[in-house]
Amino acid sequence: MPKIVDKAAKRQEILEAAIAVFLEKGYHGAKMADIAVAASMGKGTLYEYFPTKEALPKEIFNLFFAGLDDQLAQLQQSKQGPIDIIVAGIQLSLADMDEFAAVMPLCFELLGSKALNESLGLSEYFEGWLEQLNQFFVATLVAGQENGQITLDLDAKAFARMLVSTVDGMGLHYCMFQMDAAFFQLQCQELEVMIRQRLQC
Amino acid sequence: MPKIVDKAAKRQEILEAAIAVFLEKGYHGAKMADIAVAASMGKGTLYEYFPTKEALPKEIFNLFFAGLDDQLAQLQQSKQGPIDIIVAGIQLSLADMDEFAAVMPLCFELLGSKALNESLGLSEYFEGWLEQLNQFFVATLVAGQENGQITLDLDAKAFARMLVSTVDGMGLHYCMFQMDAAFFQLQCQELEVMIRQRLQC
Amino acid sequence: MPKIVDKAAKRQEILEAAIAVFLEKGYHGAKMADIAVAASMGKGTLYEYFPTKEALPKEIFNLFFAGLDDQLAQLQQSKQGPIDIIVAGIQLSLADMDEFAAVMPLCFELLGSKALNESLGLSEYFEGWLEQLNQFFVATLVAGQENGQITLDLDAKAFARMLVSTVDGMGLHYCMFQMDAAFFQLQCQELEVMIRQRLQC
Amino acid sequence: MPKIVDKAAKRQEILEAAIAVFLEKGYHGAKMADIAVAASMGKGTLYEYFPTKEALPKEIFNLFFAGLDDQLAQLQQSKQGPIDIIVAGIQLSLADMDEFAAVMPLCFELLGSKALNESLGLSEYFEGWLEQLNQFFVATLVAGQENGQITLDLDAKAFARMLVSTVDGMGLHYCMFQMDAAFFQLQCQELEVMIRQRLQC
DNA sequence: TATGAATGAGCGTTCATTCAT
DNA sequence: AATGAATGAACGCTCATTCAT
Repeated sequence: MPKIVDKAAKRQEILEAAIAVFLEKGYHGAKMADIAVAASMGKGTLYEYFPTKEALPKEIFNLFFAGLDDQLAQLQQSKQGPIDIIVAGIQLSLADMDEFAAVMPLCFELLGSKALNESLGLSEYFEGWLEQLNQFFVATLVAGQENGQITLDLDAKAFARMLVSTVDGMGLHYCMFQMDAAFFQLQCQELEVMIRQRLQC
Repeated sequence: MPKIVDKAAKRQEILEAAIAVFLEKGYHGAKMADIAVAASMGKGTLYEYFPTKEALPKEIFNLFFAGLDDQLAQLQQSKQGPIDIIVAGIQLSLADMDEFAAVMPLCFELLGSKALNESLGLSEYFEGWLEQLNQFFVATLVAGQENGQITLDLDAKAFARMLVSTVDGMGLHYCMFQMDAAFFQLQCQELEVMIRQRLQC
Repeated sequence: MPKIVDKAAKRQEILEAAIAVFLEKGYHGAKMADIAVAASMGKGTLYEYFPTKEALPKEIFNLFFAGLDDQLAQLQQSKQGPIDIIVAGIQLSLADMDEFAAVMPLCFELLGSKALNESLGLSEYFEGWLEQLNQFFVATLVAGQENGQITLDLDAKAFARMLVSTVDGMGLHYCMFQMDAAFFQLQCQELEVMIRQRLQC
Repeated sequence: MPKIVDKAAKRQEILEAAIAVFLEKGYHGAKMADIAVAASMGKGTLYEYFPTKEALPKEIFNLFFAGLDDQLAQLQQSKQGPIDIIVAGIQLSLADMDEFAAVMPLCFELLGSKALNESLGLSEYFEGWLEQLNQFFVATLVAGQENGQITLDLDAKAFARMLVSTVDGMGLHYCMFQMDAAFFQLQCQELEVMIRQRLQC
């Protein structure tokens, strides 16, 4: 009988090694040999689990970006008022930024790399992800306006999309410029206060 | 009698060709040969003007990111109230986004590419650029608070840095996801309204 | 109590699988993994029966090219006249071409592949095989000439060798170019008629 | 101004180097690096002239197999009798066999290598080439039968196709088994005599 | 005995850079 | 000054073979 292996665990090991190497050297700077060394296995073994180098980042992103929609859906079901829900959604999006920091440069590099962006469908992938957040904001804003808890004096769609960009921009700066965590918290609070003030009737 | 050549003009031609090719194919997807073709000259000629491929993006960024500080400085001198100045600074930053769209993916790709990021000092470069905007916001906020035109109920440093991220995030989403320009304007207005409401006493 | 295994049968299975895969993909295009799948066994098992990939074709050829000498020897013993014997030898050589079609491309590929040709001694192998046919023709021709049943007006050695090339050429074209079987039969008849006419006194 | 180079000559040099290396090591055994060394140039230079390794054999075959049709066409125009024309066609086909010896193993290897055969369209290529010879034989035979110079007692199409296989088989054996040239000539003569005898009325 | 996960030498190809002209 | 032919280090990927189970 052949060696018994937990394939899923090995995939995970490889992905973790790949994350580390991509973070260390960037996608283009990372050689498959580097990843193999980092994962303590032979180059060939990588190809038993992933067909190409390109297959790695897509799976890595799935590790990080999956699950948000569930959490947002739960939030939407909650009994809180719409403003609290919005704020909670923002906090949720910004909460795990330290984890995201490990893949943010990779997102950047691949989004910017036309060929990879297209062959991986990254723009669509991230657009879809951001669209979830956008829908969450839109739905919550509209609901809030309808039951009189959020001011009617704003364009829900434009405001929501602006929030998405804002949240993303903040997370991104935090990750890419190695911002101090406490200072980042302060910024988040400022954002929250501003938003609360704007949304209330 | 040596051929008289306008070196500066030729550099410019090369940079414009490089911008176009980088936009079209990304940095890693662009070959020096592509740039030479786009610039209607021989590959060797490129190297008369730029020592390496890496030298191109840094100069390209200078074309785009220079000049903001002057404009911000002028704004700060203006007679408007601090809130209007802040808002004007934001508008200024977001105004020329269509131009920036030509280099935004390049910024992304190189920021994410560890090796290039470091060898070009890109993080520091952009941090410096964002810091200008940050200083502008901080200074204007503090001045506004000091003369009572801006609420004291905010942390100027944190709020300023949050604004920087926000503005960057919005510009970035506009460029990277090919957002409709009119819709982007709506978002900018929502942002402006929110900020004005927050800053006033 | 060790598992009882019919080693010979398993070898046979592997060889049949290998024949099918080599025919389908060629020697260089066939992976050991393909053969293992075709033989419904693990890759490792192949190596219990054959030490290397190279070992397979040699054994395959033995399956196909053994036995001709016996049949030719029987023919030579027959009471027919020499011309009939020659013609019968040709028919014999061309009779089982449909079977040979399964390995003809493999012969080609390996004969042409210098390294494999040499390490397997293929040229010598096939030369030996053709030499059997050649000897058969020479012996029969000479015998026929000696007892006056075949014209003296030919060089037995050269004629025999020419026949060998001819028969091989015809078989080869039949196999390699997927010639219509009925049309091939017509050609064989034309060959037979021509040879009979030439050999008779 | 750049180095001035006779591109066609360089292509030729590469092809000659490739022919030599393919002959020496076979197609699969030949590395591009070997060819580069044989051609006294860098590996990269090969790719300035040929896009892939696969592109080499196809061009090599064109060097050898082009031109036959012209010669056959000329023959057909000649004032000789049809039997002489047939015989001359055969001689023509077998005349330059020493040259062909340099590429015959390559033909074999690639014809047998399913993947390459298909991607290069080799079967069709050689079938086309053999079909030219076939057409030449058919046309000459039919013409000869029509004007009474060739026996009606044969099926022109089958006989012609048989001749093609025969000629190919002989050439092939000569090349692949390093047959003595003088002995080969004897065989050709035997073939010629046999054919003349068969064709005459 | 049978297996298939693991391996890594090896190869085709790319492309930034050089330099003879 | 301008060119593009030449280069070769570098890298993604393959697959015959091994060996722990």
